[in-house]
Amino acid sequence: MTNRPYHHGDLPAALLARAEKTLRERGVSALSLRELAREIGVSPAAPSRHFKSKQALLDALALTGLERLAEAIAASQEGVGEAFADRLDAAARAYVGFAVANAALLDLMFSVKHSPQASEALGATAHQWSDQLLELIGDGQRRGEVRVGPLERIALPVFAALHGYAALAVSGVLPPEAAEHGLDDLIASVLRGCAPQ
Amino acid sequence: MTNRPYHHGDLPAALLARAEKTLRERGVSALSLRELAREIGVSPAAPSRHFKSKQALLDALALTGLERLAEAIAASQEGVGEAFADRLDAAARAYVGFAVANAALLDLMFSVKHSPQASEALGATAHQWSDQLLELIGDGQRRGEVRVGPLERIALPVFAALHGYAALAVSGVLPPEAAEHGLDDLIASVLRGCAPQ
DNA sequence: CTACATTGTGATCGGTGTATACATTGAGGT
DNA sequence: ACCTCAATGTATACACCGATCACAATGTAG
Repeated sequence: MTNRPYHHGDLPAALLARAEKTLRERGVSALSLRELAREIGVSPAAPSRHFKSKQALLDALALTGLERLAEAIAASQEGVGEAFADRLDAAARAYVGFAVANAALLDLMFSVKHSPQASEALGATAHQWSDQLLELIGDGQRRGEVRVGPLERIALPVFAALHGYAALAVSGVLPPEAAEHGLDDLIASVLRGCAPQ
Repeated sequence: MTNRPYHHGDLPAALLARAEKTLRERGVSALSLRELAREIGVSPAAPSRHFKSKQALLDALALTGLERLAEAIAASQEGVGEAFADRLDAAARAYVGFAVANAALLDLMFSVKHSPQASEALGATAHQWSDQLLELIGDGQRRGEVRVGPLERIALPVFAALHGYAALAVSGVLPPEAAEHGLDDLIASVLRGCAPQ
């Protein structure tokens, strides 16, 4: 009947791709393993071969999201000046941009419900990109454009402000067109917050 | 058989109370209308008389959460000095304290999935407490302890920092004991961000 | 070519949200 | 006091979901 071979070829990738699509279009609550299998044209039990539970799929999705976020932040630093303000500006826009473009995914990434060993992998990937921010701030310190002090203690407020702003934008609390304008104010405020003296 | 009368008396309140209990203990994903009804000792369809859908119950839950948050912020201002730094400090601790004490509920409050008319009521209640922050900052401006400028544009970075810090604490990204220590740094940073000059 | 691990199938189980028709109750108007 | 009638709770049913199991088809290594 079907011309599809018995084996799909790369079912895990197909599942992740389709899952992210419906995640983006209809939110996490509309994500169903059975529906995914249906759309891909595979039996309802097939996904369980690759993701032992629905939560495992969500964890994998969050992981890819973290990886892409890290890439986006890294890419934002290409071709930008060395001044701390410029680099922070670029990173902030990349972060918030990713957040509004992947709202539901961001929720997933910072969700509380990861299994213990999943959070381990997630934590590792999270470090992979939070380290970028730490390095950015460390550079700023060496250039004398950021106040001296323990790196983490200076970075935490910066990270909180970015994350909070992204969360507000994502949850629709601030109107989407105000997001861009408000970001200028946020960055300026953060810069004042970690300026020397 | 049962000594419980046919009518419960105040089923909506019982549902909300029980829902918040399991929300706190086992998270939003473990919240089931049928289980709630079972625990209260009522038929599976009974909740639908008071909450037309599960989402409606969640919205109501989020609403009570916002109200309590507003109360907590207001209470934090009692018996605190008039200096802007002191008042912001108190409000920030109240906010973050509420967040870590009601993690799952906070997720619900700022979730993206509210029905259009529900977001209306939620937005109204949200204003009820964000106005407190605006007033706090406005007072600071009048006292010359906060930079001049449009109120919302100064408040947004403050709000973003608080919200982001609460979100980080809630999602377990920063270790719970570091939450208190880090809060000092956050408040100091925010104060520098909106200081005059 | 043959064992064997991998991957997909089909059926089944308990659980869930929602809708509908029906039963019980209490409150307001006469 | 009675009688309506809206409000509230019940019983049942439906479709869907996640998870698990035995089994079938397929690729692969020896």
